[in-house]
Amino acid sequence: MAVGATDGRVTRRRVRTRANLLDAAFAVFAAKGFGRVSIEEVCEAAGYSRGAFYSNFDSLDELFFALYRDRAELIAEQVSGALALDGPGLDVPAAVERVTEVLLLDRDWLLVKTDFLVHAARDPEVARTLLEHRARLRRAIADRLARARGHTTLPAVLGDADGAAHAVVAAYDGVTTQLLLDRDAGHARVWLGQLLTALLTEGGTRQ
Amino acid sequence: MAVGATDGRVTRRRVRTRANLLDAAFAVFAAKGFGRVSIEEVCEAAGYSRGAFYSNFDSLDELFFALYRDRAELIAEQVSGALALDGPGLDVPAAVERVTEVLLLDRDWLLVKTDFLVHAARDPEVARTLLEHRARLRRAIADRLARARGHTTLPAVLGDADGAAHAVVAAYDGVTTQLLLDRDAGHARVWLGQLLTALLTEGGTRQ
DNA sequence: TGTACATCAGTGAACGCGCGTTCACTGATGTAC
DNA sequence: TGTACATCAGTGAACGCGCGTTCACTGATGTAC
Repeated sequence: MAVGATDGRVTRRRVRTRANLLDAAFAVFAAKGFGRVSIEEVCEAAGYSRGAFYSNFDSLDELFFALYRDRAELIAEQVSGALALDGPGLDVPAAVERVTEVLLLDRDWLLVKTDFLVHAARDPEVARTLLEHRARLRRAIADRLARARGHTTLPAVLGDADGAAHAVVAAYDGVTTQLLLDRDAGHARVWLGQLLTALLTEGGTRQ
Repeated sequence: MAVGATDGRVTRRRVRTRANLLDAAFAVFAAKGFGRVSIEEVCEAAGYSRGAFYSNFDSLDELFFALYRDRAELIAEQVSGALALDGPGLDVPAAVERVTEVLLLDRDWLLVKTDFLVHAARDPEVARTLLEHRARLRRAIADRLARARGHTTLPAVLGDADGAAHAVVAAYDGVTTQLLLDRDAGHARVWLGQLLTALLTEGGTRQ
């Protein structure tokens, strides 16, 4: 943790600077990849001297971690929101449509998220954070699927709603990988829809 | 391309050095991640001076690229082999089992492969190579599925064998992501099996 | 609302290290006879 | 199979740049009266 947080007081100026650094860093990370970014580049992009960086963060790793947390939080809320939208109406395809929109729209986020995965894969502490975030998303999905019970039936092999939620996340991850390479967001969206349909319905032939 | 390849002649010494550098680099990349590795570290791990590196490669990027190509080639052959094994017997679950073994066993390869994905996602030229490798895997899978026709039926939503092969790769990518985080290879293998069963069979209830 | 003072937040110059890159040199390898 | 020579491959020292990190300083911000 960087200096200045000795007591609970944080000036507005500090909040603004921190936010500016995080925003600039997000853009720079997305463009070049975490591994190819220097502290200096982030500062330059944000319009601050390097001293400002050290006043707010201890290392680029710490900033990256903070940045991921913030954005992941945001995404998680959006997904929960998109899933909660239709009250007891339970229109699964529409819910899929909305969630897909949130999750596949922002290429920069996909890039940064994958950088973070690579990071987490080599550091169990970091991995724990990412796993928690994923668990949170899965829970939102499983809850939604549980609500849909009786309207659609889940294939037996996947087990309960929780197993199905795992499958949904896996499909999302798989489609993301392909999207990162071919940059065809339209196709990715259609295709994720098909995969989810195949996974979540008996025989994949539900109309 | 590095010096020394002016004509077609390559000495044995050169071949050995290059291989040693690539092997050492693979271990170092897997351990630390491409973004955190210096040329010096690779040379030290391989037991050469930095001059040896520059005699064989122009940059760390070039070495990384060569390394990926070599290993991907190897994997592709192993997968093709695993799929071709049972002649006209067509035991799909057994084939899935064998392929899964090849694809999920080596954590180091998963790590390096993901580093490469991150790299490719930001460079269309590199992406093309990775897409070609994936297309090759898909073709092997699609061929195998086509052979299995009549013994099992594919869900309609996925379209033909080619569509199903896409789905298989997506499932693999999705499971890989989770495996990188939780390091539970046993679970990943079981789970990939379940996902593939759910995807490739009507209703996922085939015995 | 205004002023005086204390503390905070960001500046920018300075330092030094790690490492990318080069290159004259030497031991290794291959070839010709 | 042995020797002499030519070329190649890797050595390791040297150079210098980029950038991480520090710190004395100053303008900004907040507080007390």
